[in-house]
Amino acid sequence: MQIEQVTDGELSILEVIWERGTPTSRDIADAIYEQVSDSKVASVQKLLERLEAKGCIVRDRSERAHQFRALVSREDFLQHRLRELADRLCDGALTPLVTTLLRSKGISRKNREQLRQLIHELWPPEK
Amino acid sequence: MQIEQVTDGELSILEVIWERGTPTSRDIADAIYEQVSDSKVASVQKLLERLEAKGCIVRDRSERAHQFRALVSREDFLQHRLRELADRLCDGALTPLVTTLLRSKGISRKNREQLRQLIHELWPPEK
DNA sequence: TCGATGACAGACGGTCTGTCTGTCGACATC
DNA sequence: GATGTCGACAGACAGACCGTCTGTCATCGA
Repeated sequence: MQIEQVTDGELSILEVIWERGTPTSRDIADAIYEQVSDSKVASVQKLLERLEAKGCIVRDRSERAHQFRALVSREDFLQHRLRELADRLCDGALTPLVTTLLRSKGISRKNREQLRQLIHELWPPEK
Repeated sequence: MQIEQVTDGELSILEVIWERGTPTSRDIADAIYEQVSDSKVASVQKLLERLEAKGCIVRDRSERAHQFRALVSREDFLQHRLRELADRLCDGALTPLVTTLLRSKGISRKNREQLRQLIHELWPPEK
């Protein structure tokens, strides 16, 4: 599985699959393009082909119009990208990412409480 | 400033600048390549040129061998990359990134305490 | 004067990426 | 059976990107 080298265009495809579950190539083209032409559909198929080669999706060929399914979840993908960042910029340490995020604006009060709660669950205070 | 489109090779250059402060092109080449040839130095200069065009660094031309300085800190860079991830995968929300990171293995007990402490400082419990 | 050094311009080869064209087979309709 | 539609698939393509490499020029010290 080569999650690393998923292209921006390929990622758009993946997102549609994550949303729809098991779309066909036409479903995906409909979701992505304003006006769907033959060549647009072919583009989508090419991208699907490459995503399949990278092991990120599989296709069900039992129907004439193949159905596609993700082998990588959005969470997997996010996690992988985060680890990549950590490896490249922080010697593999995840903590700097967390602290950078926590220091950012853009975490609402409600989210803060959720995070506090999450930490409490994950790391129960060891008396 | 076009932090977005900083290349892997360019990033290597940036990292040396972050480490050294105000290196010359030769310093950078020495740091990156095992054996430094003329063309390697030229490569470094090309990358520096592009980094400058992107507004990520500036050069001090007062000496014959120019000195380079970063306009973007490692933290800025990390933050930007994280926000990019959030925008692309989470509708701009940062919280999912945090929770994903917290759930990952690879945060030591010591780091946990530091994070707990950091949260305590950033978001003092509102009584 | 000579050699070393560094900046700079320009070109290159390889790769990647989305697009597009054309062909084929399966299927339904007339 | 002829026709038309649909989808999969192969192949080619242009444009961009990226690191590399070459060559030229100015500067400076020996």
